[in-house]
Amino acid sequence: MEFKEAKNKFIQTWGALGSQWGINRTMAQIHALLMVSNESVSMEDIMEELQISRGNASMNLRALMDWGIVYKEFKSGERREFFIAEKDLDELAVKIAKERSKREIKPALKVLKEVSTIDADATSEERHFVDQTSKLYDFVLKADNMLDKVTEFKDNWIGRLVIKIMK
Amino acid sequence: MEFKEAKNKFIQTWGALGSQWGINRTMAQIHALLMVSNESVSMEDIMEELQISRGNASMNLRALMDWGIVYKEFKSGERREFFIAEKDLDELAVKIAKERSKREIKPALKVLKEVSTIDADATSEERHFVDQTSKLYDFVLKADNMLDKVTEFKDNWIGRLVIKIMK
DNA sequence: ATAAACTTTCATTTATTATTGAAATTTCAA
DNA sequence: TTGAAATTTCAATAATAAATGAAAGTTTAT
Repeated sequence: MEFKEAKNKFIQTWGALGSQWGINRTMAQIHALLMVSNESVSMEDIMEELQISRGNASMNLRALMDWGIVYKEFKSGERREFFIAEKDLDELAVKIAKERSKREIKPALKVLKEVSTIDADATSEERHFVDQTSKLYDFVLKADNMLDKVTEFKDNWIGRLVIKIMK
Repeated sequence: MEFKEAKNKFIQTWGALGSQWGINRTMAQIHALLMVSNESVSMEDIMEELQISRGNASMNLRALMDWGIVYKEFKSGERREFFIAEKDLDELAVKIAKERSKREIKPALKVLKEVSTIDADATSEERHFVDQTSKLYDFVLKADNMLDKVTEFKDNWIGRLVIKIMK
């Protein structure tokens, strides 16, 4: 496979993967493009390479910057802006995890707590509801805490040990 | 909050969470409904409670069964089918992880391997591409292996210890 | 074998989400 | 300041994904 073909295939695949996980295709494609780019890329070049409109590029770059995984870079003597992706993968994972936790999991937890603490009258239907949603709350909370801990986890000796054991 | 309100709120929230993670809203809602239901539920009741069509119910129940997280239950003397959700949350997590790995991550890994093994000529652009996609391959592979290991991990004493340490 | 009860399928419709592009806004060099 | 270059915004449009519902297919009791 030739370079250009490989690059395109990577961008398409990363875009598809993103859209299966609730990140819009174009946003993931822009991220993919920046990830494998040697140097920072102008909006014009992104539009050209992905064949998308100016507005689309602008909005998705803004979203990527809001996620904290793409940065602006200013070049002296250049008026326009250039963009560059966070390339450290551990850092990337931490930022995505934190952001999704904040935006999606934390609000869901809030609701889970609310609904699991209604005072159930004696019907087994209601008792089951409270029981099941409570378990779900605990479970999601635990999973979310694991995400929160990823940073320290990876710098942590016992964490490394376990990763080793886990192959 | 009253039971009926709480139940509805839970179903809506679970549905929204699903759709943010690439699972269609109705599928997640049906799953939510079954999760908190005491006993198995007929298609008719699902249609009624979620206000959806027969075809929609049928298709999404099929999908949930394909994921292995909802089962049919036959009641003696009853002609129609009843449905019940996997309620053990560890089991649920494992099944979802396995399924998403198989459907989405494994195929992406295959592509990552392909594109990271082109023979890059000497341009730094191409070397960077190969370097970055290789790192991504290793990273995704490691993350995917962790998912594969969730099952044994939770039965494993040192795993439990670490979970405890991680709060 | 028949037919009623129930489920599945899939072409069509509807709803949702993403994209465009031109106007408005911002930035900055002269 | 000014105004050209660059970026952002957002109403309109297009693309995608999901839902409907009626016809076709199954199952089972008699």
